[in-house]
Amino acid sequence: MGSEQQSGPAGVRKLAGAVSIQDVADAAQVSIATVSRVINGHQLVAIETAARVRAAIERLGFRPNRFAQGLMTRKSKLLGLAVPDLHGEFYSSILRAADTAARKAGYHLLVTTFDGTGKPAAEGDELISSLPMSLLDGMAVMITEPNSRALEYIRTSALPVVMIDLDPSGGDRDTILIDNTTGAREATEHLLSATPGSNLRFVGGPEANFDTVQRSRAFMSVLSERGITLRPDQVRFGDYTMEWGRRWAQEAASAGALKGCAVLAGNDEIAWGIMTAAQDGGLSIPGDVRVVGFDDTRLSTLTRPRLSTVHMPLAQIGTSAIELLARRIADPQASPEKVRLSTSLVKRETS
Amino acid sequence: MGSEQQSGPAGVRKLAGAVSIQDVADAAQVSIATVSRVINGHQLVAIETAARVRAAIERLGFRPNRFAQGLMTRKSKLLGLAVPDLHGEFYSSILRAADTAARKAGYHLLVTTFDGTGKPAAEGDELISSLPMSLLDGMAVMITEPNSRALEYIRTSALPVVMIDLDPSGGDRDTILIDNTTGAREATEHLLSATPGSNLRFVGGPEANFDTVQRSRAFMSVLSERGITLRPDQVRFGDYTMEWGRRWAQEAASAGALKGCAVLAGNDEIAWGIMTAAQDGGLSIPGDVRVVGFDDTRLSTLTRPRLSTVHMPLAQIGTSAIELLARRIADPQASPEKVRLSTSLVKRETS
DNA sequence: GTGAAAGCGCTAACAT
DNA sequence: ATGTTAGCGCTTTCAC
Repeated sequence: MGSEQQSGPAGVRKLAGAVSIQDVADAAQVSIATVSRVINGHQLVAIETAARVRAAIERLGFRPNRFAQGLMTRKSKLLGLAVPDLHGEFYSSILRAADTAARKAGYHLLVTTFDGTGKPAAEGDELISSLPMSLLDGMAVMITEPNSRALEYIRTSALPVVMIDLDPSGGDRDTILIDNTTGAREATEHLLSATPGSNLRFVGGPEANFDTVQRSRAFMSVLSERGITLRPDQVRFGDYTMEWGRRWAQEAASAGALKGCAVLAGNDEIAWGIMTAAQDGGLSIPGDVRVVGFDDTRLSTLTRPRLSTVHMPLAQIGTSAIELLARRIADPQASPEKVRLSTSLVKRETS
Repeated sequence: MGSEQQSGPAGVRKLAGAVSIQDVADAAQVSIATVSRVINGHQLVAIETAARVRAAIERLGFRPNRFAQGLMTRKSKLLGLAVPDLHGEFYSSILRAADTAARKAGYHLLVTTFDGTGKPAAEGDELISSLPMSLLDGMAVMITEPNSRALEYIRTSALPVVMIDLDPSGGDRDTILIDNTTGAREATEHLLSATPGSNLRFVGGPEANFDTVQRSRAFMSVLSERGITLRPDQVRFGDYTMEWGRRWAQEAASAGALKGCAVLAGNDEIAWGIMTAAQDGGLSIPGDVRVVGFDDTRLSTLTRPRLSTVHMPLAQIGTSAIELLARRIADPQASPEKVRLSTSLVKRETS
């Protein structure tokens, strides 16, 4: 009964060692339907029969085959989470929250990185299309850069999808909307309150990155609303690394342009890079240079002085995305929901 | 043909909107067997037929149902990775490396946290047993604390399993063995070279944690080999957080026992906590207090002065675990392999 | 090179 | 309360 290698008429063989529902049924002297009912807690099975079945399941070490179950039910209790990277405080925080939320909702999490950058389009596409989507009950996707193809692929999928995005116009899908603007404006105004506009700087991440775009725009509009005309050197783009922050600060310092600055960094890492470069160069913070980071990762409480930063609701993003997904799966007909999450300044010691 | 809600004799209905292999076969005027061959790149299908099939697949947007495929092939191209937590540099590094390796090997990664602590045994068990194991082609499990039940569950599973462990005796499974001893000894000796043994401290993580056990033992044996008798206050346990490090240092400082110390911390976070507390208390590092961390996370390059630490091959752990798993899946008969990864001191500026 | 047909191990009517 | 049975959508012989 499944314990022996067998050949049927068409030569299809059972897997040796695998215990099937039929084996349990035989052992418990019931039909497979009854076993199935016990497994799924369905209908009323006689208490005594159920006990017999459970004993058999236990004794044989039976585990239902999820493939077979899924084939009928079309459910796997698996959720996908696609983010640009798995590393660093930022994604790490989202991921952990998502995992916890998924568990709470009775799901498991399949993580995958997908390169937001639309570079070798074909390559990114493969990554995404290799995803065993039909095995997933739903999928949350975080969009940080333009990436038409892969996105299109997901968007047009029949799968329940939740987007983590900045763009409120983002289609008819459930969306977690993150608003960088309020926090970035707040930070800029805060900086402006003690430093002249011409000494303000924005040192951002990748120019194509949606967050960076939104953050820099907010920075610029606050200044322009105050009638301050920006010089090109006041807004720079690089990447989300400490090295970039340090490099920027070193260059600014050697041009004699760092002292007296108040800088809004694209994220906490960049801010940290700027801080170390400034401090290594003998500048004090916030005395000579004021710095505000972005994201409110744990990093910001680790620096000395502790970094003022714009809080990103990272855990909330992960949690909401999964909750939204679970809701969507439960009710596929519900109209698309938009969850708005906002950012705000956390004043600490560097500003 | 799958595009309409239908009822068969037993009332089983097709999913509306789902394109099946039969639909493709019909459209391409071939049998489903041929479509299957094209999908799987099998056998020689006439070049022209294949083209026709591919066109139909494309046109209909057909995606093979993974459940059905898995039911026959017993393969999902999904790997599980179970770690105690998903957060922080430590796990984050492992996870990213594992994800990359999995992708390279043609797999996707299902992550799950499982509480190493054997606390509410039943609860942990449920977490693990709710894992859709039969959906996975294999699983890598990181063990950091005793947890008999859940572990037993996984160990006895028929699934290919790779253990990430410290215990060389860890059974007949493939194992990534991490040796904390060499690094911890090296660090202790390094500290000892400029600080008297009675001023050495070990400030570890949770006492039950395997890493902490191994690290503290190495610390103690080096001292005892030198004929130094340890006082109880020289080895303390807490948790892997900066707060614990800070608390320890503050208490030591207020007992007047911090200055002159050389401490080996259980991880970089603890080390960082100790550093900040010492610096806040007006002590200089490494002048008044010498500190060595553990793990060589990015944190260690972020502190000022930069933290000496014991390098843990985190990326290597993730990569090797997945590679080993892939190898095991490819050849289930191969004899269990043990991959030994070791640790070593990275001298920076705090010691 | 292609098709027919037999299942893989389940779930869910339907019947009793 | 339990059994019978028809598939779910694929892969894989085997025959042609």
